[in-house]
Amino acid sequence: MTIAENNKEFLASEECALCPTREIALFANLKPEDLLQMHSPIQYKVLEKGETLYTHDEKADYIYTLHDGVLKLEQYLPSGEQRIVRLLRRGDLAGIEAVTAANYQHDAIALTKISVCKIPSNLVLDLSHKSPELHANLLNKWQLALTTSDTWLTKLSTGPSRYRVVRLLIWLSGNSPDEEFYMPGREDMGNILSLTTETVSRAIAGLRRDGVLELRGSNSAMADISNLKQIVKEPT
Amino acid sequence: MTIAENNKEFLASEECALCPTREIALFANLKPEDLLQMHSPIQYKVLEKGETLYTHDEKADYIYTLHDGVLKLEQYLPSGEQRIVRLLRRGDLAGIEAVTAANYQHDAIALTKISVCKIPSNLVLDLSHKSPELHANLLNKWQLALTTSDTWLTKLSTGPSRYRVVRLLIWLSGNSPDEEFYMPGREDMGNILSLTTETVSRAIAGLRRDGVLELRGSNSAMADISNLKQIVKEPT
DNA sequence: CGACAACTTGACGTTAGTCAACCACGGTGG
DNA sequence: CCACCGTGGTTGACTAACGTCAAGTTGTCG
Repeated sequence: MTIAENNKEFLASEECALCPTREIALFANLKPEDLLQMHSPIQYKVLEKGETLYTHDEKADYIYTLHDGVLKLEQYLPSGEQRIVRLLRRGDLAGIEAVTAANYQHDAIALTKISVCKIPSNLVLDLSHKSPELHANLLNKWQLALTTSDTWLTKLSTGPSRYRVVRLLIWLSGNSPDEEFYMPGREDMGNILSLTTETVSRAIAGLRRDGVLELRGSNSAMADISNLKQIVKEPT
Repeated sequence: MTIAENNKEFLASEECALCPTREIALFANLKPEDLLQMHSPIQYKVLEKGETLYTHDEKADYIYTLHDGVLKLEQYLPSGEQRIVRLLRRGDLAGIEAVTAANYQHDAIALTKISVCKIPSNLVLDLSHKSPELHANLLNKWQLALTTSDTWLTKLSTGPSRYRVVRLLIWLSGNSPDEEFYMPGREDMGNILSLTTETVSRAIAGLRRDGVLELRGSNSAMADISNLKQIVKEPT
């Protein structure tokens, strides 16, 4: 039985050494002896599409590493408007704020079926003092989140609708050309780009007409990435 | 002679203990013995309005704590568009990415006369291992930056122009009612809100007509904050 | 006092939002 | 198995908002 076969299972921390995602996630480069120091339970969880990982009013006691799938982080305004501030995928950290803040800052909702490791935040805090590697990893992850956030501001919230949609598609494709990639629903895309579903839909229709985008199954697409990049004048 | 009277001066690290900004900045809560460990030079600098603190292509060797004034962090797109991704003020950290990344992520330009402390990034990295307090401070600052970034996404890049301008004004006023506050030029405001200078200008004209905003000297204004908050339906 | 830059205002064009109808698909139940 | 319904997506006609271009106006600094 592999880890992924069982839905909700507790892991002894030692098994982290076997984790396939470890290399790209929080515990990369950790010395084996540091891994063994972790006696707190780390829980492996699978969430179905649409399920909620945590909400902003919740006490922030856990950090999650994302093994598979796509997770959205949403924020609400007092006026009721909502906005997706980030999308997370394999190797990303959800709820890092648990290390320093009392509550989460967002609602985290699965866009696809996802699998995560649920790590007690005080465990991370402890280890970050003892292990320079984890300390560095943590800072790196934090910086990555900030860079992503800045990029979203400049690339996804600026310019005409067509450009925004194209930039989002480039990001979603993960820069790998001629591969199918996950494409969120129109409403979610709108909440990322601050556009309406109709406008997003029209932009996508236009790209299909121009032959640079092809829809596959539901929430899946293929694109000619280098063409997309030319549209927004990015180096190919 | 106080620190601020001289334009560009090297400080022995011991003087950090006397720094008035220390409480709110990076070195808050540091033990005196930790402060004394710092033998690397910390440079105190004053920049005039319009001067550049660092640019994105520069090697990131220093972190800056902002003592006074307002600093903008700008990012450029390949297409040439530019966007202000954050404004920093008293107590904020500029160039934190120097701890983990090789280069800066933004151009940092003074919007007003500013004063900063220029701290070698490897000093911060070293100390963050030795001092749990600094370690915590660093994580806190990082989280603050991320929260700010998220807020800018949801509050300043969403909704009609009037709302965006109002939300920016609320932020600029620092929530202190009936006090004069710094207001950037229209073009900069536009680059924060992703609006044109004309649209910003019109929005401001409208607010003045409605009697909720009053211009003072150049780049300075006063507003009825609680009225502003009602406009965007925020709790007063 | 003059010159320049920043800001404002107006008229107009373009883009995205709105409202509404329609279509396509998947699941449910008869 | 197929009709039905619901959801998400698309399309069209119209409207409102913002951008653009251009001409003033104000303000500031030498």
